[in-house]
Amino acid sequence: MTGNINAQKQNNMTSKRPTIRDVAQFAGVSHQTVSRVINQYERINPDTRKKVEDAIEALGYHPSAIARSMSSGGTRTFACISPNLTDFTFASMIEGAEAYAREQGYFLISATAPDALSFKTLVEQLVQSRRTEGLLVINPYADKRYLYLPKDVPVVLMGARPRTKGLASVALDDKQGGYLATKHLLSLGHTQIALISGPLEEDCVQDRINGYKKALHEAGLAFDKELISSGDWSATSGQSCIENLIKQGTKFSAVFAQNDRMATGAIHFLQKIGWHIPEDVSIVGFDDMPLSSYFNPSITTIRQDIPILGINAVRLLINKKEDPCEEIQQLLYTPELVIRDSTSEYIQRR
Amino acid sequence: MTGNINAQKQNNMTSKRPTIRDVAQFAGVSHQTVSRVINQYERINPDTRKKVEDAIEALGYHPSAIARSMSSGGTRTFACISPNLTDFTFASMIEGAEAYAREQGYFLISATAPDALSFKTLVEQLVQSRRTEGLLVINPYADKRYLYLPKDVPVVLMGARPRTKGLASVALDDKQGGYLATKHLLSLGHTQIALISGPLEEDCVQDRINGYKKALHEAGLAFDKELISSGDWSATSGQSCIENLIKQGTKFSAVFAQNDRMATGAIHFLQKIGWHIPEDVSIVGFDDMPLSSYFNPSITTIRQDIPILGINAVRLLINKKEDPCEEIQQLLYTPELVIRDSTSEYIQRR
DNA sequence: CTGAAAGCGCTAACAT
DNA sequence: ATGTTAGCGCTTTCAG
Repeated sequence: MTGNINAQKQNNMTSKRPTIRDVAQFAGVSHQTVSRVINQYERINPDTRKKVEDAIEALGYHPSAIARSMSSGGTRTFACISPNLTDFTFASMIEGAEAYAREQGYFLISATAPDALSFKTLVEQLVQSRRTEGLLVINPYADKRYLYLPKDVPVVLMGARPRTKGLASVALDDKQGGYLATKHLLSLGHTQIALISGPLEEDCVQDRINGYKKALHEAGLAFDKELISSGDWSATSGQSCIENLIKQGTKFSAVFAQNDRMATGAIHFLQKIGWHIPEDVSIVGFDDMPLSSYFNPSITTIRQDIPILGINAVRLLINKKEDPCEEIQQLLYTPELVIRDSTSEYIQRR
Repeated sequence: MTGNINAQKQNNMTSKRPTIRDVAQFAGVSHQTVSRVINQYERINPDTRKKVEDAIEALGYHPSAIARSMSSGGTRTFACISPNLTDFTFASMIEGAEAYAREQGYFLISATAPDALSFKTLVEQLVQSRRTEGLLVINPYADKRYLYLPKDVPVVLMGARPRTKGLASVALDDKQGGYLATKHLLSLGHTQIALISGPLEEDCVQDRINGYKKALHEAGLAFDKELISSGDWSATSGQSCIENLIKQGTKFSAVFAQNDRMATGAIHFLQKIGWHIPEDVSIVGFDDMPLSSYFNPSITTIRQDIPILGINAVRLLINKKEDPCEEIQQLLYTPELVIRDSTSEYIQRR
């Protein structure tokens, strides 16, 4: 490596990094005094402090996080386990969480576990080795992975409400979201509203379905199982869902897709077979992913402020760490409807 | 917390976690022998090993990663710094990197630095505290942040080629990508090809422009600065770019957008003003983001296997850590063209 | 093949 | 306000 490298400050002969003792010796004080200085201890003689600070500067000293962890116990590290990092919703939550964690002096290890078994292994590695002081978990109810949540470290569930009272969480009010989406379609005069859901075993899916049912109920409409088809959140699955509904002869003038990707797939399929959106079918999505407004037509959807979830998850984690006895909080955030071009008034026609 | 909790294995009175010494005492050996067992040391008496393993099992012992780091030096942790976590390309690289790192026994701290100053701070926190044994960096040339790359820890640049010989990197062959995209449009008969670029200060942008120029040159066409407009990778900026080109009266029958999001924005704008894609304008994107095939029209683009970049970045990092003297590698991956519906033959008309 | 001693770099708990 | 003494839980080094 060439170029102008900053002059390395090292007054030692050795190439090793200076320790607290080197600093102490250089400053002519005890290593404990140095420790006090770097830990912002109040009652220190200004002169002493100055000497120590100069020594730190002169030697280019930086405390070792490892050694600190070793003697004080805390690693100042949290971990986040999610099924993947590419899902926009997950990425946004993690981004929010990481930024806030660092602001509070914590680093975030992010790791992915696609299934229950890898989740179990991961938790063990993370927790048993005492690398982390807290765990953020996304989607533990997708399968059996919630069984492997650790008991000896604070855990906050992120992006979904928990099934038990005992687990802290930060989530979106999915029922309300489903309700808003459905209500919007009802208000446009649609009465046959197909539902493209995520995997039925996920709680947020059930919540969104419950919101859908609630809106139907309020409108005096019966719930019809025929109108539901379940995908896996992917655009491809949205495509197959709508295809299946049509093949089985289900009639509908509107679709509520439980995320924007599936909405996208559904729109794609319908356009391919010559239907027009929203003239022939109105479609509402969920999430308001960044590109939703750029589709043709742009997608009416349910918006949530996702990074906020991550930020507050970390806030809960820190609370829980600092005061383990504190009451367990389960936060719920209310989403809003964003109306775009994929929905319009119902017109009797096909 | 209720429910059936696994019986905790603890034969000690204390509630503290067992240490290597507790295991040693329980097994009737020295703590050193226990250390050897957990470190897969070969020459150990099978009986002794059995006794130790039983003790570990009985006590529910797990080694402390902190203590190990403390005495051996290594933290088995890498860190990745990227501008954000939500960009699909970044997320994919990180996902690949994290998975491979963990496979190799390393955890990955991922952190974001939106600008040079926060990058500097972050690197200092990460490196000077000796939390990490290696650094993966995305996009260090977006601004001055490359100046703050650490010198005392292995670094691998991810997703862009470096400006100097001295930096290991794993990147896509952007020039080749730009070449393929342009060549495709040329082969369809287009000769006026607008270019919506990313920020000009990013190297991959220049490389893609160079590929564009190369293809034009091969076709005997002159390069026209008027045809270029620069955005910031966002769909919104793609929209403004195309709007500006049209407003300034630039004629074009095709567009090469340097990423799919900007292509999306461009398509959106053109459709809004009544143009048809690809009849009036052909458009090629870059990246093949997951939804590119679901747009209307689906987007012709340049595809790259992104997780591979992350995986190999970690591979280089481990190589470099294990043998610091090894020759510095700069890997380049060749992308491919994916033809969809946003491009078609040139027809003389407007 | 196994054990004893030393120390990684820091903080905590006393002393002064 | 500062110094001294002990570890934190492990690996390394050197003896046996």
